[in-house]
Amino acid sequence: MGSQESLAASATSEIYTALKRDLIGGRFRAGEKLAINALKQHYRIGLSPLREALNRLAAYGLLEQENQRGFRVPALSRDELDDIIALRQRFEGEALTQALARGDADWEARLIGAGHRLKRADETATDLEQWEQAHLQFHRCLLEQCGSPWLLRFIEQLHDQFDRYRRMAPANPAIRETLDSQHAELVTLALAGHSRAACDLLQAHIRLSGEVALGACQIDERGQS
Amino acid sequence: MGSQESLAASATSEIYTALKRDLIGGRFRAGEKLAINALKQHYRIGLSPLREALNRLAAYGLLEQENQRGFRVPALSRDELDDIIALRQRFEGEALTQALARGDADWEARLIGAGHRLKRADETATDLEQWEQAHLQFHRCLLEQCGSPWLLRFIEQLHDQFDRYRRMAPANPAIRETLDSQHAELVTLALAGHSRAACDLLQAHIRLSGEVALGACQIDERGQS
DNA sequence: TATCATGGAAAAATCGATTTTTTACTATGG
DNA sequence: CCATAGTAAAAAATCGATTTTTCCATGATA
Repeated sequence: MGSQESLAASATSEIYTALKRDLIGGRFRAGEKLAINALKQHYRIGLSPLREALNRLAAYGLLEQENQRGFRVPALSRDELDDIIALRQRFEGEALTQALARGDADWEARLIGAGHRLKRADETATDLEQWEQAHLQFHRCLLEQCGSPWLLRFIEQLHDQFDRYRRMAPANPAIRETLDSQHAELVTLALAGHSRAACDLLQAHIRLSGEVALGACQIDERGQS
Repeated sequence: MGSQESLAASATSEIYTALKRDLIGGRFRAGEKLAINALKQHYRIGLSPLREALNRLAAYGLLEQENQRGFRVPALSRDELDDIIALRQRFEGEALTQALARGDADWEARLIGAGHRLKRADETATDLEQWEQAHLQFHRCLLEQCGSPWLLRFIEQLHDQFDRYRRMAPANPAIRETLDSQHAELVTLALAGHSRAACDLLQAHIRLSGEVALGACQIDERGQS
């Protein structure tokens, strides 16, 4: 009752969600080979739904799959992160421009709401996963009006990839504060309809966030040597 | 899938390849619900590898999946095709510009080779699937030097989506001839290093190819009414 | 007539066991 | 000492059967 979408649960989709969360959240080491039996026990799930979820994640790019030799968590690489950052800047800049051109009053309201929830999550800082959720929703809300489902799909995918790096990286409270303030300013510029300025700020936001994420590569390199 | 390192065959990857080919090749009706048992028999494959392949294809966007109610071939829509075309133009234009800036002698040689193979396939026209393969390889070769693995991945994905429309659409020999000549000219411009002109031509090529693909939507709309 | 309940067939999802393939280890010959 | 063939253990992939859920025809009720 009351739920907008009846998300009929299934073992596969649940384990998919859980694994995705844990992969992005950094609960697996980069480059690690997944022991399927161990996963089966840890998540209390049967083999079939587990394997189906792993296949989905591999197709999505959060896992690598080699025929007959199972699944592996992708390594972190500086080059790949640079690629992801550059594409995020272009794609999200594009999407924001279009979103501003198409946004209506309802969207403005949702954006303010998402911005408010995020600010609250910044302040309370009690539950990390809750902040991550609010942050993701905010960035989604900002662009969802752009009118291009495929562009949004790619942006989401890149965002997930990016977050894997960011969440492996050490926290940087100084930069974090700037990033938080940028969120608020993004709302202001978006509502004012300053397309160009909003776009520039979003790209700066991604670049700065990339500075933090870069820390993940250094950790990874140390670990390899 | 983009990077398949292992050459070892597996039932899952084989059925994945076969299903992908048949989905893009239009051997399923748009909107059709897949009867898993029928697929099992038709492809002479067990249930587990089949389901794993279906999960991969759903994550890739060539199938839709609803919890507890199986898999469905996505409908064709004019809006989606417009989205795909617009993104292909932007992404591939971007990639071509970068490819030209980075291309070396070896790439030039490969491009000439791919162009030659495609021309031969145009002329002989004996085996449709063979031409499709040469065509795909040509477009891949044109952009592969761009240096952005993620951009290439998205381009490939959009190309597959696009081809599903194109191959459902009725053939248009007149336009086909123009498209073929554009391939040759793309090679010329690329080798000459005329970045801007090559980029414009590629975008025109995609737009014109889109005109053909549009025919699929009309067929689909007739079928629905 | 429209709505809602019901049961059984069909389909999807899941499980447990089996088969196949890889990996790690050991012994053997060059 | 290195290379390599053999083999046992482990892991991955696949199969066949079972369980769960949906779908749809039927009939009862207001």
